[in-house]
Amino acid sequence: MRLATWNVNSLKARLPRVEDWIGRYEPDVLCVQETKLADDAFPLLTFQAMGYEAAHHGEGRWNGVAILSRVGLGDVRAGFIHDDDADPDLDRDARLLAATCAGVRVNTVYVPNGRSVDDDQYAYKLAWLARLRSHLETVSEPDHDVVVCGDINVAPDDRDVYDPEAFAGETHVTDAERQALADLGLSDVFRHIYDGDGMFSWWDYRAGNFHKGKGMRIDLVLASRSLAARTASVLIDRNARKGSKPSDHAPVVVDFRD
DNA sequence: ATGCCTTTCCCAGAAAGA
Repeated sequence: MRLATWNVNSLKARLPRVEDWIGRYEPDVLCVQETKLADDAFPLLTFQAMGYEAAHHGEGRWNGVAILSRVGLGDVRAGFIHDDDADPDLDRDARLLAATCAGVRVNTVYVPNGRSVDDDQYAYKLAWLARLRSHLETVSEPDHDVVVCGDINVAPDDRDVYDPEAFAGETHVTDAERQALADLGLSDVFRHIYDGDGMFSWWDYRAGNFHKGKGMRIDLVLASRSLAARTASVLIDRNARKGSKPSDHAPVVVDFRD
């Protein structure tokens, strides 16, 4: 199965690029973040015409996540499962969507940014990641292959930022964020294939950062152990960051052996 | 060259991104 994830930074603005990219990479499953669309504005017919089923969880101006699949799309769930002990505010944004595709429980997430470590949004980000962990523990089924993929907004270690010193004390690289990511108990499939640094999935639009190689690897495919062991290849498609009107994120493509 | 921010709300500039 070929699974891809891409923060498109507005599906409305990016639809021509997304259509073109799907045509060339032919993913079985494509997870999309930051659609910035209401559900009734999601271009379902466009994707159906390309042979995909699709589900979208959106709110309009911000956030929004989608799953496209040509290998089945079952048991779609938007947001967290109800929990009397959890803060309902953690489910206010459209940041989580799940579906079962070819036997894999696929969760796509758009983790809150955090803004800065002294901002309320940083505490919200950590709480959201903890809520994701408890949600996954509640809904997980034994021996079921699970993927959590998307814009994780955490660089797993210092190889995943262009200059660790430049990020010292900033959000995306703190021990607390990295621990919250590790606590999900899933495997970053990229690291099954590559050990090196400097391989990024996001570059700031400003100051020519893409062209200077100044990025971060924050778009991840996390998999349960048995599925991660079937990782055949991982690609971050930097070419999708080039040219006119790109997203600031590149797609990540993973091929899993059957 | 891969090129110096982009998108949303909607017409002005704020908010958000990471």
